[in-house]
Amino acid sequence: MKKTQKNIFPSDENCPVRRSLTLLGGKWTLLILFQINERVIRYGELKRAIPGISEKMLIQELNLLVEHKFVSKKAYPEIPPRVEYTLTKLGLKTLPIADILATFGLENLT
Amino acid sequence: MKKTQKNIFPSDENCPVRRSLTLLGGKWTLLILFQINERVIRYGELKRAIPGISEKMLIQELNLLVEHKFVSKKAYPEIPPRVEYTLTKLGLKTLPIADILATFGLENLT
DNA sequence: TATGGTGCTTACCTTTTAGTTAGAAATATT
DNA sequence: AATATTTCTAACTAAAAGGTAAGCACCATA
Repeated sequence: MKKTQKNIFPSDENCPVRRSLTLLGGKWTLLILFQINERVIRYGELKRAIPGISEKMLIQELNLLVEHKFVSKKAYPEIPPRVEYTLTKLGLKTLPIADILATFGLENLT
Repeated sequence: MKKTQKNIFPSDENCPVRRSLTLLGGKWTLLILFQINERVIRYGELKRAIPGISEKMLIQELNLLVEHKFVSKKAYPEIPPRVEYTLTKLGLKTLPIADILATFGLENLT
């Protein structure tokens, strides 16, 4: 058996690449996961860590990621509010994807 | 030095993850690269290999990928036409990205 | 009384992306 | 003469994604 199996299968809706892309393919999704990384991070920090993202997109994506169990959220009943985000076990498994994109970018793109 | 450096840098427009995503983040882009893989493949085959993609998106993406030097294209002056697509050296370097998405999908998604 | 901090929501609008449909080019086959 | 084949183009439409801007809640401090 070859190390890397050659692709001879059609990529229909059940293709694992396609399924991954459905969840992670958004413009900001992997970037957010990458920034959270192994940290416990607050909403505001995250916002500063991703210059250019709008608040709307950031919470929208965060909510989606929480819903999809990539991220967990902890809100403290304080004033002013404090909310911390962390990657779940599943979320941590996406880090290699971001890493490889980072590597590819560093090695091959201007 | 840790094996994986913790992310403490803001992801601005120059972030390598972001640059990679700009080129590869489209709905069909990585899927097309994944299907071409190490093959020499014709337009029609590719179309059948990716059920659901429209002809417009397929050639649009292929043209972009050729422009970005991920894919090379060879047209034979025959009737009916025959056009073959292959990954360039650069294109081959994207395969690990698709592979890791495939693995992630297989291991973690329904 | 006004202002600030923090996390978020909402309504609206623009841009981007994607899908649909029709067809062209050129030759071989029926 | 009509039809099929293959790759690709163009015009149009629809849907998805993303951006802008305003504001709310609640308490603290100025």
